[in-house]
Amino acid sequence: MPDLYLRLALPTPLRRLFDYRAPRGVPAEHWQPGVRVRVPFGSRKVVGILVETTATTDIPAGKVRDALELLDERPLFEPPLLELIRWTASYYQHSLGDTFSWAMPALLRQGEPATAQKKLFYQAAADADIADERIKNAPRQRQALAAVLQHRQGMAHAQLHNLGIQKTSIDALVEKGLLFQELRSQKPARPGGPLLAQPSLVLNAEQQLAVDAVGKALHRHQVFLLAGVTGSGKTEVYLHLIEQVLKQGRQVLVLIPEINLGPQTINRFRQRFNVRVALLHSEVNDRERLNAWLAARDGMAEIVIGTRSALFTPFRDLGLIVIDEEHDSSYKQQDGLRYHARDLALVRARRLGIAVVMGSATPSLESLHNAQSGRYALLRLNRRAGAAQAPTFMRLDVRSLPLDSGISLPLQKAIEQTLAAGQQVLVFLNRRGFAPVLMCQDCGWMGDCHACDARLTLHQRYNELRCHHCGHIEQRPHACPKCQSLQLHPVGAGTERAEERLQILFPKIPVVRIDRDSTARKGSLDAMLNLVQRGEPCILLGTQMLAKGHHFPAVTLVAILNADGGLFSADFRASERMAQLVIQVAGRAGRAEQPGRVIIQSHVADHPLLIQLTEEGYFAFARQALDERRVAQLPPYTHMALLRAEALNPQHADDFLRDAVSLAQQLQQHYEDSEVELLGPVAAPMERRSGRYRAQLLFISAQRQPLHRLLHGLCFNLEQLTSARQARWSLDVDPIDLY
DNA sequence: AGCACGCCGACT
DNA sequence: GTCGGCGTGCTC
Repeated sequence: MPDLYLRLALPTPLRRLFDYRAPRGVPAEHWQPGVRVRVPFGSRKVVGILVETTATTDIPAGKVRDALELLDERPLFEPPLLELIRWTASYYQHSLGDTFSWAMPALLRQGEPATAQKKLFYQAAADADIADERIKNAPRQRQALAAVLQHRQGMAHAQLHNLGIQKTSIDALVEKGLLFQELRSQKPARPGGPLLAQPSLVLNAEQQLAVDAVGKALHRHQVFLLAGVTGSGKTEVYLHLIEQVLKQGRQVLVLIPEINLGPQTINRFRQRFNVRVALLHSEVNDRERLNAWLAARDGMAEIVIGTRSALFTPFRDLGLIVIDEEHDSSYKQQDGLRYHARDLALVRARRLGIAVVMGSATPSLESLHNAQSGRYALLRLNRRAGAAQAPTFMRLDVRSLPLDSGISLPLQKAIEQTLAAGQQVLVFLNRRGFAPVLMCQDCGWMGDCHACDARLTLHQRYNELRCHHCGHIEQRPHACPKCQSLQLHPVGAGTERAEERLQILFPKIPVVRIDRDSTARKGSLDAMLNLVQRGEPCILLGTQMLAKGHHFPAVTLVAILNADGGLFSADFRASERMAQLVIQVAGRAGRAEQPGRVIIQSHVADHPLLIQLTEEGYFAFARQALDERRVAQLPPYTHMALLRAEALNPQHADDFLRDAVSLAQQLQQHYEDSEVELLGPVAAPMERRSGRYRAQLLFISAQRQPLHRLLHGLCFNLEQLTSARQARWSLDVDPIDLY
């Protein structure tokens, strides 16, 4: 028999494949690309994915090792998904093996069989008799046996447990030969009944137009950007389209953002259809995740709803991808494989020849640009459901107004009036803690983090100073560490301080604070939201968490305490994020008959972008912002990649990036069209973080292709660099945060 | 990334 | 005398 080598992608950051000798005894045709193989790697054993088999290898015979075992009877990754993952690795310049790891449930990564979870079932023996002498005096065992006798096809352990039957009774019956136990794999059965469990809602003209447009394109690749104002019924459009796809017997993938889009949305999908819905989000445990993955692959789940990583779920017959809140930044992974699930979903859909519907009230400038250029079909939903009206905006210039805990007097009055009218108020402040800095009034000392270039945030409730960047916590000093003065005062305001102030101003009104600190306990968010849902006057105060997904029908006043961060940031995307946040927060209010009001406090209330946003709306803002991007040659008109490096010694990070620059320049000379611009190396905006010095090098190119070519050559060489060993580095293709 | 190997400081 | 700090080098 000739030698057979297995070329494997292994879970390592190294950007190459590894050759192993195929063990004897496995027929050659079992080595299909996409199967998992367990191999020795250095001193440990790892699970790799077979990329190809070869008859020869360049690796010296002494170094080639034997693979240990084949883990799958059939490929875990079928060719279309395999190709998507290869494309992903290549596009993001990431190790193929590591890319597979990100694309696969943890249990499969560890070598677990790719079979549905097995459950313990009990079946009565053929001659089992309830009157058996041996259980005459064992009532619990008689009860257990009686229960199992009623189920000819057997009973799951969990079912018996639910009847209050203990494991010991069951074991005793098994011991006596009256019951047999058996491991059965669970196959979720398709629920009976008609496809629709609930009637669809009647669509308005705009919604119908959208459904018709997408419906016509379901069998070819086309991207639809569903730009619908808050409350315009985007979800109902998704549901109608999903119904069409399900009727054709095909599956649907619904991507949702990371946090809190939670129960409301998901339940609407579950309640509407009599189909199996698999969930894949951060709170799903490893076993359930594997079950959902397998169910989708085997066509045992008709709908998969999940966050970014659900993009890599295998499907038997995927017919449509829905991307909700398309602009949400949680679709972009910020560590390891820095992929964008939205962008990859489009690649996947294009290869499958299926439609994509992505919806948002505040589409990303990238997507709007693609809609303008005709690559995406734009569908607008401008009408709100029912009697709801668009909120009115007011910019409140606070330059000359004293702020108490971030709240100006006119705002205080507006809150008072709203509460007096029996309505609710939502106060948005994107800053946790009591105050962003503690300062000595005598010597000017400020509490800094020892490991980061950042101020420590005062958390009054715990009497602590905390760093929001590295997690460092220290006791609040009672005297200034520098001059011993007792004049230490908090400067600025976070949610904790605003809460305290609002509670003093309105002692009889509940103030509900919602941020990462107040919702740390599981379920506490739901409890707080229930209070708000009752509709009695209250003040809802919080950070980003408030802006996503939830609806507060009784809120008629939204106050944004500080919108200025988005207007003067070094990050060119800051204004886009600010605009999206303002519109999303505003969208929480005014669902009912009373129109909502939005008050935005700002020190630059006459900023053109802020005026445009509040007076002409998000799309006018976006047009203006896109114009600025075009003039400045920024994305989406150009393409970027960011090479980050960090090290304990700032010199090491810088050395590495300098080597990268000269490597890039060398590579550019080989190409006639050296169109990629290099910016840097420069220190990261926050140079020190968690004790490490960070620097970065930015690549900008008008065309994707030369950028990709340069990065490809660069990564290959960077890995061999000696300076790469002293710095931790990563490459971010299409970065959304430039720090 | 892991992990082993290897060479120098404060502990049972 | 050893446990363990992290520099260096390798993974088919």
